[in-house]
Amino acid sequence: MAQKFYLTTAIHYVNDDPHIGHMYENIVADVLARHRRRMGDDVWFLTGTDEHGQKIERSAAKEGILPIELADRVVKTHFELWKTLEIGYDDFIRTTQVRHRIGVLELIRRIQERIPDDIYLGEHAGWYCQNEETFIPDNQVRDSRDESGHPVEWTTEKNFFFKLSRYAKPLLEHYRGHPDFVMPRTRMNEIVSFVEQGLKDLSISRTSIAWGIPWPGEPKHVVYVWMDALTNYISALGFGSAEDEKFRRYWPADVHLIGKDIIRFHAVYWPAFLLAAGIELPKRILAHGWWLRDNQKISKSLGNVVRPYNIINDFGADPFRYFVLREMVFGQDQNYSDEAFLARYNADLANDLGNTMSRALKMSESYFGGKTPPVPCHDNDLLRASKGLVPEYLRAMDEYAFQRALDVIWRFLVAVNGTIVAHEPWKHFKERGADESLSRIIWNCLESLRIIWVMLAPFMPVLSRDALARLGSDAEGIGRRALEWGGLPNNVPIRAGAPIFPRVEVATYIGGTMSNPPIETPRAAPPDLAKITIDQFKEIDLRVAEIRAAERVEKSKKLIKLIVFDGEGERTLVAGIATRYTPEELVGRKVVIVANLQPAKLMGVESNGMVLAASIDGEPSLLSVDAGVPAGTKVK
RNA sequence: CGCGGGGUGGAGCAGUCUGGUAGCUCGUUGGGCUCAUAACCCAAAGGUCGGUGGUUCAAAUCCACCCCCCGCAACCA
Repeated sequence: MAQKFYLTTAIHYVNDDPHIGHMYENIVADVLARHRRRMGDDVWFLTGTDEHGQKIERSAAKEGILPIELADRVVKTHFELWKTLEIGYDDFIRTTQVRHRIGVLELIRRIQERIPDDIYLGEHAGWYCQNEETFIPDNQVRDSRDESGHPVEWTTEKNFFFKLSRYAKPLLEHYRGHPDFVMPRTRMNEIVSFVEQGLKDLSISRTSIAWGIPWPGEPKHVVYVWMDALTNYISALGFGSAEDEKFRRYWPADVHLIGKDIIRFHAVYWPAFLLAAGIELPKRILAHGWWLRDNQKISKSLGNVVRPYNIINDFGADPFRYFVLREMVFGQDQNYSDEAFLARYNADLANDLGNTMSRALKMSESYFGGKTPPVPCHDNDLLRASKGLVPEYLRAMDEYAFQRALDVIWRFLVAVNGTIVAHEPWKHFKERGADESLSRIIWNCLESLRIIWVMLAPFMPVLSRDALARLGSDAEGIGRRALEWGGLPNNVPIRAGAPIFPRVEVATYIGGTMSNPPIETPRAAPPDLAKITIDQFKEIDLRVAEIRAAERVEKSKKLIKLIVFDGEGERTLVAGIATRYTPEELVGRKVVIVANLQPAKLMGVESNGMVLAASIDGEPSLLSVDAGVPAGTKVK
């Protein structure tokens, strides 16, 4: 029986259409799946969508539809895109499906059954916003308000917790025993140091959200994010149901392909859940980098989300697939631009690959009557090149070094072009006709191109079928054996046809249908500050204060904690002026403060007021008053 | 001492785990070829591989320290 290979992508959240990051992830997974499949593995390739949670609940409510209606609508664009991009997944899971719910409930049940106190009812504390009916992450709370200005309150909620703290040790042991658990290696180090700092228990249910899987026996709670989403990898295989042959066949996953931003969840939480439930751990977490735009992270708020639909529509899936895999060093971040795509398209696909196809096919067509040459060759430079390059290509594929794999293929292509020029077949034909020696030369070139297209098949599945057909080769035969020299038949019809990759003039294309223009600097013009009334100004309590003590806030770069005397008493306030001032030189100085600001915590220190300073490119310069002015004097 | 990534010819990037003549694409210059999509081939110019020190017969690669850039976290009260 063939070796099984279970491969998953992260499930993509249906709050928006997929962007280049999602596309890349699914393309990588598809390339890997196609490669393993043709190497003989029994591949199961899963992708899907994450459809629960607050964002969906809320967006749906805004539109006046049910969450599931919203999910149904968005998931369609996912389906269409994956079809367009030739993503040949075996299964697509939606977290709203019954099979998923069954899997999640079973996972919880097993944990509770094995180690009853691994899941317990506890208190979750955090900033709660009434308007949003949700907890707001600490970092989005400022001045007791959330990002949209709604007031928040420190609130506690009864939640179910998972005893993650218990699993730090077993996880570390697992990492030690499996140094390749997280790839690339540098990511593994991150995880180890994170776990070594100790783990906090994890809140795994919410009562403030309704759109989710109801907690067993506690319908007020729904299962919260990770306990829900991660379980897709086994629920899709029928885990927890009577029909769980796939689970028994394919689990544990051979590769969980994910973005580097969710490594922690996959390398810490997920294995901890599985350990608790007594289920085998996945073999590998494979993390890719991010596509950037102008060296910045892609984000909705920056408005620089890349969705290169024009490129895909104009050039087809294959060139795009080639581009993303050739351009990005797997694991690292990479800039996206249409120009870079066109540069690759013209240089690699049109000039090298396409043009080499054209010249070799046209020669064979005109010298050998539209057929492959009659005599093969089993001793020549290209054959020797293939013997070295094909194993190198396979090694790169095994190491997920797709960029290198493609680079190897292109080295082969350069060799083919070199051979053509070296032998000058057009001269040979004029001088000696289509003799046996010419047959060998052309056959070598075509045979090399055949192997090249076999190697390219996982990357460009559609065009490789066409190209192999043009070469007179069996388009279906792209398995392991097809990588060996000598597969091209003699005297079979070929077809040069129109160029596979017609050159596209960059200036013309960019001027015309550029799909991802560089973003305008997002800096909005400074708003016209509305004029305020004198009364409004009077609301601000400005006074002179004397600095009595000053010290740097621990671990902080910019903050200094000040004890000032405001005329009535001493108060503590924090100022972001450490880049310019030392605590020593501040003591005894008189400054102007805003005395009636709401208190706020900065790096754990409560600040009651604000020191006024002029700011020159972020560098503060304190406002001061003449030495004779007593502390407490009003400023107006 | 917060965490992480990066600094390699004019531009964009490999190579660093596993030390052994510094490589690719684009661009520039000169030549060749006319089978091919003005494509292709050859050659040249262009690099103190961020800095300093160390290990070594040998360092872009290993070690130590430092500088700069970018994310995240955060700290403009």
